[in-house]
Amino acid sequence: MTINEIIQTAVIAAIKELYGETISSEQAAPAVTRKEFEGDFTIVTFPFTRFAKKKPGEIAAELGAHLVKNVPQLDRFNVVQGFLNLVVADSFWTDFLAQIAGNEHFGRLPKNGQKVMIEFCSPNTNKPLHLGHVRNILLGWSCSQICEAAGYEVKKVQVVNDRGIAICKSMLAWQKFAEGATPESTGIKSDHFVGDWYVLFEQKFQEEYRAWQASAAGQRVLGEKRKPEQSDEQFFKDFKNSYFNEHSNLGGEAREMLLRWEAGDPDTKALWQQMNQWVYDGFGATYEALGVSFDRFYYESETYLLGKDIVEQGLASGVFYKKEDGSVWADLTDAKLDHKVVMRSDGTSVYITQDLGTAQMRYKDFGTEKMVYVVADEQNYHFQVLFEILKRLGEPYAAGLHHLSYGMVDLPSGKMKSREGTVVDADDLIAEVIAEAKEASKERGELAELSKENQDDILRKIGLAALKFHIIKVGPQKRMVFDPKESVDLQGQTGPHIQYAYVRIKSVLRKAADLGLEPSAIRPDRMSGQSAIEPQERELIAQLYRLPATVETAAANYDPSEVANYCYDLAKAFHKFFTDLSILKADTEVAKAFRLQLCGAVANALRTGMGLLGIEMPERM
RNA sequence: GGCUCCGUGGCUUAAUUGGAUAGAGCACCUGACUACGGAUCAGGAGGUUAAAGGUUCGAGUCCUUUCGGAGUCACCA
Repeated sequence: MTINEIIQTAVIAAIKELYGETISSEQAAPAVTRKEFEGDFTIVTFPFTRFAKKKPGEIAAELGAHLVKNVPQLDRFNVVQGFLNLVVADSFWTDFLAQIAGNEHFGRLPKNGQKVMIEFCSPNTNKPLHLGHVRNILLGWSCSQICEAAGYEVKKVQVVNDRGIAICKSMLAWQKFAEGATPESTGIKSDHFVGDWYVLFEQKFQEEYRAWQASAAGQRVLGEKRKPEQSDEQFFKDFKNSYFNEHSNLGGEAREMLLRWEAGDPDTKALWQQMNQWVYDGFGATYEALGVSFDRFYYESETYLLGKDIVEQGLASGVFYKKEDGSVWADLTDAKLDHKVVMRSDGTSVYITQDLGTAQMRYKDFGTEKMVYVVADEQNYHFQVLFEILKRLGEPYAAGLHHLSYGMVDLPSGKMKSREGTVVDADDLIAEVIAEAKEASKERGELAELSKENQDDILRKIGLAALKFHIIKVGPQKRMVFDPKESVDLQGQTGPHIQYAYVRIKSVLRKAADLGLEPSAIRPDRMSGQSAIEPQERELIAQLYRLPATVETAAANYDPSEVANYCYDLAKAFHKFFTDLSILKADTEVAKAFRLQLCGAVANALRTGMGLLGIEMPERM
């Protein structure tokens, strides 16, 4: 039982005994006492006035006396207004520290026997990854790490959008203009190479479109279709898709290519495979740079026909209905989700049909009780519909579905738009934060005597810590403004600030070892006698104590920012402790050993917590 | 227009899910090492939590309305 649970059950029992009322565990839950008051946990007694018929302060006093008498872990209490502040005995904290000291797995919960699948990243294969993908990947990755630490068996999967008109554009442009160039021959990273052809296609298409606008044919269409309130410019902007589909030569060629692909034309398939392979190689390098990996890739080219049997089932069971033209719909109006097409009148599937099929397929593959989709909030409606349909179909995993919806990333200059070239490229970004770390490190000169290899490894860890922490510390649902300048900050509420706490500990532990003070030689039984701990020490231990609960709630909420905030708070408490109290020159040998042990435990917790965010800790910096 | 989400000092954000005087960081100002790493710490200034009502012992959090921003409402993905 945790101390929280001990207090909670004691409060319930005490209220029952004192006032004869059975209260909910919610009402008995202790909160963390605010810093300005003495105490570790606080019980709010206002709700008890209803049945106790006494003033909150009196209840708090009675309850406090009762608890301190009956709960050995509690030392004393004080009452401020209706708030009962409980002080946990020092021995409880020192015992706890002795218990976790040296346990590198502290913070990781035992296996719970459940499986969760987390889908994230899911890129298109026609261009390189950008900042939006980075947020997605970091969220997905840290969620998977957190779930694993919370006891789940985790499957990390990705759906690759490897087919469709977009990749055909890259293919066509390469075929027409590349003259056999390859990533190898040009020295361009292979996913960027493919993206370049996509960009070229768009340029050529724009040229063609502009020429057409001035032509007789273009002017004729303008005359026929322009609405009175539209300017010529606005008309052509809105008409772009129709032009692509109905008039454009390049558009026609791209669509023909898609048809050939769907017909299984060998040459087209070969080219498609080549282009995609280039992209995968490039993505792979980016994933590696970010330190993430996947257990399974699903390819849209293999899943886009799925789901038709589900449609049949749904029709049979009355979840779907068929219109006269043959299209199939789900009526979700009673869930305020309107009507939704699940199959076109020509019998082909739409996006959501595929997702229905994919969900079923993945359940068959892994049998996971929970499935999490890390997808931007622009698809909120889509997932509401998807989950609602799966629920109505009676799928066994329907209750465990979750859309981890996150806000899009904006730049200080506004929205990222690939067409306008305002996207921040993932590879550039990674290189930039590492370069920035290098710059800062040069000024400090701490790493000078280390090997080049060692230095590079450290700088990589620092740069990525800055980037990752900057993104993950923000709650997922919040739309965020990404300022590249701030993302490379190394001071304040940042990844490197937390790494620095770890590095300081490592440095002290090295010095301690030189002095013959091996933390491993410190016996827990010797520590538990330690009493009268300093407030800074107490704060640190209490903070350590919260790690498992933090992991648990972060997993339950699928919210990595909770772990990020925890790490920051812990590092902050450590820095305070470190400047206020001397470790190696503590007054007594016991105090020295105690503080060393505390340092070791903090280092472990920091490494574990940051590890859950995909952030590595350097030994020096 | 319907539905959904967001709005917290100049900027970026937190608030243990309804609890105490809204907590941090950046930027600004002032201090702190012949001491274990100053990428640190302490202090100062900066707030009507977009606005107005309501619910109650208690509201940044829940309800209503208004304002502002975003997303979505395809036989696209």
